[in-house]
Amino acid sequence: MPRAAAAADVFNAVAEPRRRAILDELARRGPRDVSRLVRSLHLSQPTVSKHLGVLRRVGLVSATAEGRRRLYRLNAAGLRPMHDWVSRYERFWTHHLDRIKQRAEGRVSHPDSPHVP
Amino acid sequence: MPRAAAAADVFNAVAEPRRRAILDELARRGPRDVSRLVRSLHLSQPTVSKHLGVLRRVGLVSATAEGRRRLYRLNAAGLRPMHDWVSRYERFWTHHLDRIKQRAEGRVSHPDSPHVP
DNA sequence: TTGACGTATTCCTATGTCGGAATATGATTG
DNA sequence: CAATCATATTCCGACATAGGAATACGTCAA
Repeated sequence: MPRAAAAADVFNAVAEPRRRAILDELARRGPRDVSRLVRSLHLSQPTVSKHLGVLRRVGLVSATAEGRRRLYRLNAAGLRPMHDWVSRYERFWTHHLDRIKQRAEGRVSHPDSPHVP
Repeated sequence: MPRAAAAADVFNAVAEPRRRAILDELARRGPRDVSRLVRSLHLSQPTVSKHLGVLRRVGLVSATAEGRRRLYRLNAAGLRPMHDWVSRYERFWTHHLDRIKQRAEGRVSHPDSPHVP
């Protein structure tokens, strides 16, 4: 099987650095039309439009027609699943490293067993 | 240009759901050898080995030879850049939505200007 | 209406993917 | 040594990508 479509989910969409750059720009500057993004990110217009398309399909941005330009705005809530997932790992680097190590190393060899939170 | 290599960086590595599953398993159960992961994740052995290879190349896991098996352990610190990035968006869904909206909509049309944190 | 502008879409190509099957490598046991 | 176990690697095929160039589409202005 090939790799999942970039437009399949937020994790894949955000794996592309230029798409993160677009999100960063929208977060920092607020809603922006395409040509504005083209100028500030130094990318070609089709490239920007395509990336915006992907971001729109996964729900990370939304567009509203504004005359002949299209205003894109961030929908940051779409990042929540990713934030939730990665945050579960936060405890591994905050809180003393020693305790983590202990904890991880403490439970090395048991048979596969029902989940133990 | 084609899509970036999965082993290029943490974002790409983690875009694949089975790799997240492996990380989750290591986080939950502690260090594990390959065949253990094969059993608990219901994937083929080569598949698991390949995914572990990617995770190892981006520094998310490390392996230590243990007789003829190989013990893999989570290196969660590798997720920090991703956590840092996505956390910058947290404020958009915590804190009252209204204030966010205002703030974002307030700065709609200015010329491209030097970064304003 | 005509033309210019802003944006989206299509076609192309080089490339990277992921899984399965088969096989290679390496350690252990008899 | 031979057989076996645990893991890694290679080769394959089907497929999705990302960018560039060209072009289509929709809207505004003269």
